[in-house]
Amino acid sequence: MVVAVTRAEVARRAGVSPAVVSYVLNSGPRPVAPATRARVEAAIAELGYRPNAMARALRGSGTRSIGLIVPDQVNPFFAELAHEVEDASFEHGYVLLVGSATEDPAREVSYLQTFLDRKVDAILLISVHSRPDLAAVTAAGVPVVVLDRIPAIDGVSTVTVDGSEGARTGVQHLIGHGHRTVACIAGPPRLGSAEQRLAGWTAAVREAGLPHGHAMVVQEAFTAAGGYRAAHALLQRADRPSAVFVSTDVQALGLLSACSELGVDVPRDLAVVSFDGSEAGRYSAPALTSVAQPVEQLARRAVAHLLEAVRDTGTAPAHDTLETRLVVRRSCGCGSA
Amino acid sequence: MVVAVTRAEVARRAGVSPAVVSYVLNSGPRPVAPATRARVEAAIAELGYRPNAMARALRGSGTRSIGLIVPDQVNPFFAELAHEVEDASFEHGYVLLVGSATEDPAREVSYLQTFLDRKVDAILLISVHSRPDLAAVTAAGVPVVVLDRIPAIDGVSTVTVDGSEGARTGVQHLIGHGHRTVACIAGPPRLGSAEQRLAGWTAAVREAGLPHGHAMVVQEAFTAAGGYRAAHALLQRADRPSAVFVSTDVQALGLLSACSELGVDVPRDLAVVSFDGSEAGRYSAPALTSVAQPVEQLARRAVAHLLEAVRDTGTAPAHDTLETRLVVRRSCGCGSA
DNA sequence: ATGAAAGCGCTAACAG
DNA sequence: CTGTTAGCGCTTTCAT
Repeated sequence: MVVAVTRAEVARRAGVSPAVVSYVLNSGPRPVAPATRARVEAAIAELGYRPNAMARALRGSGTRSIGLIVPDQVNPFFAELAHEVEDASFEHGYVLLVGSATEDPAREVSYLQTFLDRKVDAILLISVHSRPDLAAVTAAGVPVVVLDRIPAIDGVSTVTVDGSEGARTGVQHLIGHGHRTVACIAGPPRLGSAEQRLAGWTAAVREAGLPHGHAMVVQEAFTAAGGYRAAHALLQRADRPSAVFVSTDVQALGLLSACSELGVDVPRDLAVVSFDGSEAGRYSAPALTSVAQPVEQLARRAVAHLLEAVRDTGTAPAHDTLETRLVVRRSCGCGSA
Repeated sequence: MVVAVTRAEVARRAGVSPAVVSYVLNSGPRPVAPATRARVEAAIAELGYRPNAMARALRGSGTRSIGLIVPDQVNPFFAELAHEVEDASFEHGYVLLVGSATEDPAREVSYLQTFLDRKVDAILLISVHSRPDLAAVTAAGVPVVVLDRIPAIDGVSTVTVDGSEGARTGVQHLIGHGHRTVACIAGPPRLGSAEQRLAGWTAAVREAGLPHGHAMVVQEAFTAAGGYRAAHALLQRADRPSAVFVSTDVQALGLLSACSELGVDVPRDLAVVSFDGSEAGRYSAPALTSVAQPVEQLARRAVAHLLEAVRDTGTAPAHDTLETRLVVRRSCGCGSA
């Protein structure tokens, strides 16, 4: 049967008016006599009636959907984050429209617009831009939360981690192992999260009186391939560092791969601490010591802010900064000394 | 401005009727005089008008959305597949509603229903079930393509890979290296893709006259943790195999991790061939030799079938079976002999 | 406690 | 070539 059952048919079958079916479905806004309610429920069950979400949305009750934009689906950290967002949304009865910007600003804008056109109730953005253009979104009155990459933007809520402090802690851990040359594999320029982590590295090495010039940092994309290339650049040097801080787990995976090929033993020949704390780093060889972001909390906070803003249109933008936690595994040299 | 511009306002501003605005927007069904068209377009631009997708959908022109259900967002193979699906959809102007079933059949059903309620134009299902319940979907007349996990189901289109043949090739490669005991890390029982790959392993070892009893196979979840556990089970044995075929890359990652901890050198002490050919296996240490699925093609075919079925409601279900390709890297022992 | 009816924004059939 | 109008399925006032 390709033609859907409508509320009118349910009403006819139950011998009531269409309005009553609505009252039953939404438990309001008007009360319904128990006997009537039972008849309606029976009719709904018999007919297999399902309310049309489009019609509901058009009438103005919201779509119960959230638009999520990620820069890169395949990066394990974003995959985990997206998964947690999905989980939190599902629990609240929201469905996710997902767009991958593939690190392309124009595609991000395109998704933003599509989501608006489709009347999502809220938008969760992990932006590719350092300063995303949210004019259209805020003009439409749609709540946004910018997640992970940008510390604080006026007018919209943000949920981030203190990447600078986290990176600093990670680098200090390496220094605590006695390393005197701690290089840094950084991310692309003008990316909030990348800059923060680089700043954390800089602070730590500077405080320790260690070299922190340009020669010690390699900027590369937040991908395994990027980490792989960076590793080659770093390991080919005459003054090869004894330790390296890597800005993302996925880059560290690429670095590990390069080390394995080059016969560089991690952690013996090169100690590694990375950033993200994704599951992928748990099963690498060796397992990554990593500055873990609280992925689940990040997601839950973001979704919570979003839904709160959906309810209370007047909510002031919130700026959450969550704590990272150093997860010590093998790549830093702990437990293998 | 929180109140959206409607087509009526555009019409008023352009001094035409609402219908004409529609004709301009949709380039039909009636022609519009160039001068009028220009006025309408100007009004649209000035007002920043965007058609309401909900209203459009309610009127019956489709939602231009596809529902995608994946078993596990975080598995790199599904992440890549989802990404390719997203890419193909984006190109066609479709947006993706994504649900992760988290390997839970009930959740899969729930998403199926939600997507139907939300009037997606088509559904792309990578099922957790061996025989998913698609009655509601086909009853609603919504095109479905079942991807990856199930070889062929009546009434709905499927796009798969020949997992059995692929696995067989992978195992034969291991045997070609001279291994006489090739174990198998299999997937959960009753899962189409898992069974296929197990069958391929069985065929190859049997043909070679090698042991293929229960003792040679360990069934585990399609996760890194599953592979890790399986590795422990396998490596603790007195008659440790010299090679292993692993049913998914993500399990192989777990196995590699266990090997690294246990001091088992891959490929010297244990040769490994896995299945999927995901990017993750390219950057593992050592890089995985893997039976690669044509991820992009899989996704594009699936989306193509879907959109074709959206256009032509009468399309007969298609059953595509694509070829795998053995990608030789380091874990099998090639190039390190 | 229930029914009738307006209207969300849009498309398309029907008139001009 | 363009204007008028009837719904799509639903929620919600306003009556009863």
